[in-house]
Amino acid sequence: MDVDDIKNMDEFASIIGVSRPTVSKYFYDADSVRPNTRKKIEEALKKYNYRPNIYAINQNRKLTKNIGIVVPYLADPFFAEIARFLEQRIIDLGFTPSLFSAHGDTEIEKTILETLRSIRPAGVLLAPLGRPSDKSHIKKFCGDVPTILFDSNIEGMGEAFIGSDNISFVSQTVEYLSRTGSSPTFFEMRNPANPNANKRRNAYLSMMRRLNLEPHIVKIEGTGWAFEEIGREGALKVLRENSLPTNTILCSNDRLAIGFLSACHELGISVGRKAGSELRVASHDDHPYSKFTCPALTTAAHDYESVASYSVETLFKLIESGGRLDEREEKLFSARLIMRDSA
Amino acid sequence: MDVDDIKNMDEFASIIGVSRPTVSKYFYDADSVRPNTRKKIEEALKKYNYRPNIYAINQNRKLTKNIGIVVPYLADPFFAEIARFLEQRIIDLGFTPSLFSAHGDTEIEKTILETLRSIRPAGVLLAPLGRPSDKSHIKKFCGDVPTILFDSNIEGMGEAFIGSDNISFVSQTVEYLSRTGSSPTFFEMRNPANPNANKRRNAYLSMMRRLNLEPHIVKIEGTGWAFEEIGREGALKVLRENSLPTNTILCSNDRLAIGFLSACHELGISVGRKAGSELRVASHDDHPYSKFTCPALTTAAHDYESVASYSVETLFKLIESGGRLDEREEKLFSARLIMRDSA
DNA sequence: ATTTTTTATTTACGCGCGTAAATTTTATAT
DNA sequence: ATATAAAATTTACGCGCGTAAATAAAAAAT
Repeated sequence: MDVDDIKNMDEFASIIGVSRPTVSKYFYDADSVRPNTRKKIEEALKKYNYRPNIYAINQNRKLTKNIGIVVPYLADPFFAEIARFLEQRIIDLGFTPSLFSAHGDTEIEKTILETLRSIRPAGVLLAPLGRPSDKSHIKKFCGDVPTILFDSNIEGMGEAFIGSDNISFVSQTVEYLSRTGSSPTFFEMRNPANPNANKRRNAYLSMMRRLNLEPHIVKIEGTGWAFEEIGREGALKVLRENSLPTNTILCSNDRLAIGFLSACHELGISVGRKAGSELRVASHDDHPYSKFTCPALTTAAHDYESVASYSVETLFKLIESGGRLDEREEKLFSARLIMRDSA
Repeated sequence: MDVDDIKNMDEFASIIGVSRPTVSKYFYDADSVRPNTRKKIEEALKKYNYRPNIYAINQNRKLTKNIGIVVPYLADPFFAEIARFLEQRIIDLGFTPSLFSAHGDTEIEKTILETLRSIRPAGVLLAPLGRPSDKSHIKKFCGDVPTILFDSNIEGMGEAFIGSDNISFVSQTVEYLSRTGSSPTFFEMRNPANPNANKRRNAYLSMMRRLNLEPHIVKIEGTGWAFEEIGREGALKVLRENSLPTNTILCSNDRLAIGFLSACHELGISVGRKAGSELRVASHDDHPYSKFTCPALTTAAHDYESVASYSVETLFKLIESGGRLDEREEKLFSARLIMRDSA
């Protein structure tokens, strides 16, 4: 018999000399068969490279071993990184991750949820678009499929939310900046899609109040996910108008800051914490590229690993408890201040 | 009857008053049933939100409508972008894309191929890791599953290769640089994983020869996919040693260039095409961030859209012809020179 | 109007597996 | 050694659909 000739579990089982359901049990949980039986199966598995048909399995199991991961914008390396962590955790637990990106588009996000529904995943890790998301659609989905939200919270949706503590991000950057130079002016989009942006603005305001400093917010125009371009255009405008109230800029996120630094360079404005620099620029997220900007960005770093681990952990707790949690947990991880040359 | 109460195609068909196989035909090809029947089905589809079980479908169809997309490193926005284009094309054709990233790891790449094998995709678009790839493993996979290679070629594997024409990239940058200033020194990793790197080096050498210029290559150490960091460290070393043979640097790719520019900034070396600058830096790929470096990178742009379109087109031609093409096609798309401030 | 051809629908069967219930085997207690 | 409990295995059935072959309906030709 050729090693590739086995067409189904029946054949495979009869070769070993056990019944098919025993083999089926083995594949669900290798420890649920006698050690002797297990050994026989695993030896045959090496000899003949049989694998159960994943479609037949999923059709008949009440619960699949698929986990959906949905991010709003995969071309943002931040999400690519966190997706990497999530995938690894899920694989380690013997499940199969499926990664989807909404590419910043509401309709795509809805389509992804429909696709996910059709594969009947055991659970879903969803980082929603935020404001543009179709709330009622997401709510309905969360009602049908065990879902954990991460990165962007939408009040009341999903069985839990795991993200970063925006207050921790902003309080650290504001405190550092105000201790080491002029007080920071907050730089953000006027209509941010991401709910974290609003939390960061509020955190900035309350932190400035606590420090007895006058807050200044510069709001720039632009929509979509091309934050670097939006930050750049906005920065060119305010820099040309010379309308910055202080010479320390705290961007809402690193991608805006990357655009801001690009504008500064174009206009010949020196940025940095060294004496003689005209402007200091800091930001939040510790974007994978923030180390390589000119100058390198002072920022506040997400705890990627903790957010990913805890998200997966919570999702599996949710799955084990049958898809419902007693109460909606919101877990936030603190930031770590990364001091580089830009401020 | 509640709108969500339909459990299978049998029930759905009997509600409409046709047989189940007719409904099955409709879902395979809506035009294969009588217009009248189609209308009845589609009206019922609106009323009751029945969807066929995807697992039962895929178990029984000889060919699924799944298409695998595999990229070597999704945290590189270049691959995230091209994946976006590919996904869109595939969805437009009524198929379902599944995106996987090897995260720069040979073992993960192998695991992905095994996973793909188990979902019996109609076809696969594979951008391999390159040198680190397990060639024999990939070869075997390509023998079993209709596969098109893109971005990185591996001689003889897959039914076709679609990528960018490295000669076109390098000849344009070299010609531009040598026309507008000192002749370019090529900056690259000593042991690049990606086969395009070798093609680019050779293209540089032959282009310099044709222009009657003396070629200079600076090879830096480092392995893995953290190109920015590798470029930065390599640049710091050569800049400190003052060992650059010319004051025009042509990096093998944009990510190295991003690191190079970071090093220049740190050492206070001015970069740009303007008079007074100490160094010019150019590169290849038109990485999504190359517009925002300081100064903005002069580079050569991939034709993302064409590569994506043609890859998907070729894959579907391959699928339609039963998984084999008469001969292995290699299609290369030309670059477009993007002139910015860095050179 | 009748026959032939084409197209649409139905009948009948099978895909590869999960799983509850029945049975057998093994372990534990007496 | 025997009775009892526990665990492993087998029997028997069903999941939701695709599809070849048989049949029926519609269209075209006579």
